[in-house]
Amino acid sequence: MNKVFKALSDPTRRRVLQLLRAGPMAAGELADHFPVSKPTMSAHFGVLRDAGLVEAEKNGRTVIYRLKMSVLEEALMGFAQAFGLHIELDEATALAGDGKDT
Amino acid sequence: MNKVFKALSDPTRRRVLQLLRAGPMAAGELADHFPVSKPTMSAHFGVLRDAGLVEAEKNGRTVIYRLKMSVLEEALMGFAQAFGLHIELDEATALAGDGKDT
DNA sequence: ACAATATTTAGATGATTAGCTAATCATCTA
DNA sequence: TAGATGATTAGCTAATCATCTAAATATTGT
Repeated sequence: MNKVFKALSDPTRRRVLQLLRAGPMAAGELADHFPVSKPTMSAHFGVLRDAGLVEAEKNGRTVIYRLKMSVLEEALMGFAQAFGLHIELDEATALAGDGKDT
Repeated sequence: MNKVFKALSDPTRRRVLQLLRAGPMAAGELADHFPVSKPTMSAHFGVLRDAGLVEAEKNGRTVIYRLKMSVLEEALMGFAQAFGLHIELDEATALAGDGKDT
């Protein structure tokens, strides 16, 4: 869980996760949303991968990143519960619900 | 909100917040729970203060730290909502509810 | 006033991090 | 087989971070 919080501590990475909420996206397309170099973004992807927050799937010469919502949810839940907060998935608002993230 | 996530990215600081959940505590007593020097802990307190997650009140020669639950809650809520997650305070489990945290 | 106690500040150090450019690897297509 | 494309790795720098010891500040009690 520490890796998840470390990963979430950078605003660029948090925004990557948000972009992935709408659905899987290629590394390059993802990188185009940020004002930093592609190698820098690749490093960010590595941190997110290492934390288990995203999954990479190679598709030809592109790499598709997909949000692993369940990992984010569980980390957040574990932490929130320790403070008497309760987290639940709001099905109405949930996008990217193709079930492939577990 | 970035400062909050930065503050939460360190396990020592997360545990400080958890300890404070049971109620306000002096800096020294708090520090006794960790295997690092007091100046190091003082720096951690500074980060938490800067993020607005705790409040310091000087009482004689001790400094009492208090968790500002509402700040933690709002940061977590703001983030969770962006992912279709819903956070709410679980009144049953809520400790430290002396209302002095806002 | 002095000594003890509680905490923070100052200053240094080693580790990690985010960023860059240049180079490499893998894949596709002409 | 070349060239082009998408992404990562290598190697570097500058900045931030967690930690330490020693010193300073503030407060209390004798």
